[in-house]
Amino acid sequence: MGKLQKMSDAEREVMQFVWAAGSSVSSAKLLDDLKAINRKWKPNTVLTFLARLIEKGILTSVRHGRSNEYIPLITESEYKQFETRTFLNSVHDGSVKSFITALYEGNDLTAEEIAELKQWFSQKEAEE
Amino acid sequence: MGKLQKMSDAEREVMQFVWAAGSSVSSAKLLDDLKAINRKWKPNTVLTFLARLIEKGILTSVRHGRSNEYIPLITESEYKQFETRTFLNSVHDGSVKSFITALYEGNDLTAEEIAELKQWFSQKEAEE
DNA sequence: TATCACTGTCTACACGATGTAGTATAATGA
DNA sequence: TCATTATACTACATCGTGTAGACAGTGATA
Repeated sequence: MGKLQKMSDAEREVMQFVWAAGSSVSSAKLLDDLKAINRKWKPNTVLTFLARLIEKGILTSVRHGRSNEYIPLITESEYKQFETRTFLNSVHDGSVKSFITALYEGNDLTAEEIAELKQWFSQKEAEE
Repeated sequence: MGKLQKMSDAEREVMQFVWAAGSSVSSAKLLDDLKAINRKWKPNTVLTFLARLIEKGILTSVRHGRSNEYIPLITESEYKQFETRTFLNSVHDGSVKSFITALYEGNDLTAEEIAELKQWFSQKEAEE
């Protein structure tokens, strides 16, 4: 399979429903779900996104009769790891501390978040 | 000047030299600096990047005779804040914890980083 | 002063990504 | 067999990006 590539915004939106649906999903269900949130995409438009997600190494499909079953190749968590690492390298030279500092300096960290994270780190460190 | 927009890779590279140069810089100096690292861009190419950085609300310029003085409108730190916040919102729904968790699950956090961050958070919390 | 050299701004263009969807094709059910 | 229907293939306009030529203003120079 090709190397994992970044999703576009529209692809991400579709993929979120794929992941939410469980281990696999039909396009019919996806179309329903998208209709439910008022996404006015034509069926073919969504199928294009799904095809591109397959090209990008994120999805695969199995044919059953005349319909497809779409199956994620990676979990949402794994995808986030990929995007997160890519971002960290390009903007923060790979430094998590630089990232955190940027948020802090932008006043984007609340006291609650700080407390939460402090606790998270304490716990992880204890587990070592 | 419209609202702040994301830089492209080439723009980012140029901007790094602008920031490194201090509060303002001439294109002549930038061209020299870029030549020094073997960037084989034609002068006009670099000028295009500078013009686009101005359009994107990151730079401004003041004319002196026949040359321009280029002046950053924001600091590198501020720019990183902007990109970081944007990324966090689009990939992690704004959650720093989701971000940290993604790194952790991808085994992208070393024990040293964890210790360092734990300390950082303890200190920040103490400052409140 | 007439011209040159320099340094901008304006314009252009190819290429890939993206959103959007029409048309062709294949598989099923009547 | 044939209409139905879901999918695959194809198309296309728009945008961002890297790349740079053409043209123009201005200080320096012969």
